Amino acid sequence: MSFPPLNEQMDIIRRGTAEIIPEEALVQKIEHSLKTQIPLRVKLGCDPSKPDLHLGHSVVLRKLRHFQDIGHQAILIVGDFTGMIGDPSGRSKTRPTLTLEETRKNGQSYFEQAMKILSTKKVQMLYNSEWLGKMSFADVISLASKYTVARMLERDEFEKRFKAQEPISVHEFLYPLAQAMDSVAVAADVELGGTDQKFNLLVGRDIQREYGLQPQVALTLPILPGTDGVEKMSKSLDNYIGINEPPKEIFGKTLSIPDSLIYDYFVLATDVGLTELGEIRSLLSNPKTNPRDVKRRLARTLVAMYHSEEAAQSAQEEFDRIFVKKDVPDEIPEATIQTENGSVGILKLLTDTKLVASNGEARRMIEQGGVSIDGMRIDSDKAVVTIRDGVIVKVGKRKFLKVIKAE
RNA sequence: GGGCAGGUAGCGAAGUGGUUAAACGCAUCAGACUGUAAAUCUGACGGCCUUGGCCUUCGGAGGUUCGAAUCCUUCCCUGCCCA
Repeated sequence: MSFPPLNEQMDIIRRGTAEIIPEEALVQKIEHSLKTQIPLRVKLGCDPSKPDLHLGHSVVLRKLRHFQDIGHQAILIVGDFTGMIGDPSGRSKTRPTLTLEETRKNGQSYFEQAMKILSTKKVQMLYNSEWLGKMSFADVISLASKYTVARMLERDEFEKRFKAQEPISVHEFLYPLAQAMDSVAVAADVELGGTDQKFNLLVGRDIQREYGLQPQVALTLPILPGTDGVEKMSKSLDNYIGINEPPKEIFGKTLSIPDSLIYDYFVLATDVGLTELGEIRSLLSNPKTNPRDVKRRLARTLVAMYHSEEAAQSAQEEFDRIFVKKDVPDEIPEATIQTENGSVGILKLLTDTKLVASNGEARRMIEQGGVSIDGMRIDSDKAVVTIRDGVIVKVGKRKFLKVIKAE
């Protein structure tokens, strides 16, 4: 494998990054790599407790892919050790601790999804229990002695919580050190992470130095906001676009992001080149442009990345059918329902098919005009529906169900 | 170990013996308007039957009372101060 020249490498690496700390060190490392023809070891840690990858994860994974594309070695580290201990921090209740098997299973699943983005060449996956699990308590104390409380408290998050008089458990101080040990264990040249990982990445540098290694370069990427446009994309906030989701979901969810995010999504979540990014930027700043059209382009691009061009096209057509023409989707899930003489009360219909969680919710939906059968709005919770096979029930904007009579 | 302040619905936050299923804000959901954008407006937002009512909720467990999120006991959890 021959490496592209320095400038070319740096251009690719810089696209979309937030910070490279320190940039000169990266330049030196690349120069050295060019001289020796030895690829850089680029590390990315992954959390096996949440194995469903979404576009937020894709930002760093794609950057890792860029490194692969220019000839460097990707190292994925599955944080199974910390997963097994369980992190009780934050307000969440006792987080379920994972068993070894679970972390392996999740790690495998993570890997499979990550391979939708990464190249199969030059990728290595390691479990950090391999080295962290072997450390004795004395080792841990020795490691902890290499960092001070004051420096720990420099971390934004800790500082805020400390000032807000929120609890910080001692072991939370250990996580950055554990992560740093990963960098020691794999002799990372570069570690990738979101900007919220900056502190951890920097601790890695210090600890590597303590263990006689060249400090890694910390490369941070902006945090991708979720579809709500405010919070970080995450599954628990349900503002995410999963990379394993079907085309129509990716398409629809993308169209629901605020206009202000369109450009950021192009930069962070797609691979469009710099010239195309420039074009998109000028389109968006042109008052004659309807941002919707650019957003549709973004949605098609994303579907094409995780599925195919054809899927992108049909996702758009499907979308137009449902939301623009107010028609019904192409494929609708089916459910069967018990009827009496071919009829069923509307409340029973909605709850039995799980379209709503309770009778109360069903009433609410009906009252508010959110329920229709074959396009006819239901206006009474006492309505009795005659079921012909294939009747289409719609609740809210996007819940469709085709109902079949049970015998 | 001692002192103090707290733990209320998804989150934040009122309420400190009865008219409180519990103000208000955020989030969420539905409808209107739209481009499944933003902004705005309307409504819902514990469960069950419903003009009204019933049941289950205010860290856990007991207790006082006709009646408790509100008082008492005890336990658990969090923060601050002192040692």
